[in-house]
Amino acid sequence: MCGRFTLTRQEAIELADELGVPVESLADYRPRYNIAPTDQHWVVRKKYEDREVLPALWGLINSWAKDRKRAAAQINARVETLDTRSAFKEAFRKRRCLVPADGFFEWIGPKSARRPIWFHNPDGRLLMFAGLYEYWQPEPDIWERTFTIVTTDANKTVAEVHDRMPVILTGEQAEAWMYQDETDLEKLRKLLVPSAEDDLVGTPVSDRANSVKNDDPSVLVEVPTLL
DNA sequence: CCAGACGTTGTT
DNA sequence: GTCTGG
DNA sequence: CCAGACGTTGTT
DNA sequence: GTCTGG
Repeated sequence: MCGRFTLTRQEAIELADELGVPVESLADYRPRYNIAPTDQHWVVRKKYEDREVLPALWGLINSWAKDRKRAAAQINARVETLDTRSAFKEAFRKRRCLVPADGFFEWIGPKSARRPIWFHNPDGRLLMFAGLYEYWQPEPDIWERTFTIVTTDANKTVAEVHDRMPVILTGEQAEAWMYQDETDLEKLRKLLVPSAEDDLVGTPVSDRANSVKNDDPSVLVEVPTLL
């Protein structure tokens, strides 16, 4: 699955260039080493021929929700359920986005000693997760944008640790996913497959990643593998 | 029909 | 809002 | 995802 | 054990 991730680009301008959006839209950008459910992050969507990036909270809250309690349970959306579950159905048709990242964590070991593995591209390439977003109104006149990350079966690399992984899209796939007028859901679904095995490497890192309070470079310090 | 849910994940 | 369970 | 709380009442 | 918060 994907319950914690990173976006460590140091400067907003680097990220803006990679995303193809104006740097002004990344107001208050800061590098993140431990992005947790309910945190503010970013979603990228199509705007005519261009792209735009918008702030959004991680954990999908449907427009009809009475409170934000379910947000943490909807940080991920299974590919298998996108067009059957009422929580995702409409967003799958109308509100698809990309979620920029440069790594994600999976944990191994007993509950008393959970150890994080950081999966990232060997060349440090930006990862674009397939996402869905929604708008929710916590109180009159206030709208929040929230998002979820689509998950699929793990590829061979991730499968050593877990059986699920985020959908990672590149180039044309990413564009096709965001294309607003697309209504061929089967065509979209074909994009939602595990990424190539050599797309990611897993690095055991500090268990400081376990606590959401830790969000600094020390989280990603590599540690010896203890098998 | 109305009431109530609406979601994903995984360890000993 | 829309689907599922009773 | 993991960590940490898990409760009620009412006074400054 | 299970829910909430981040």
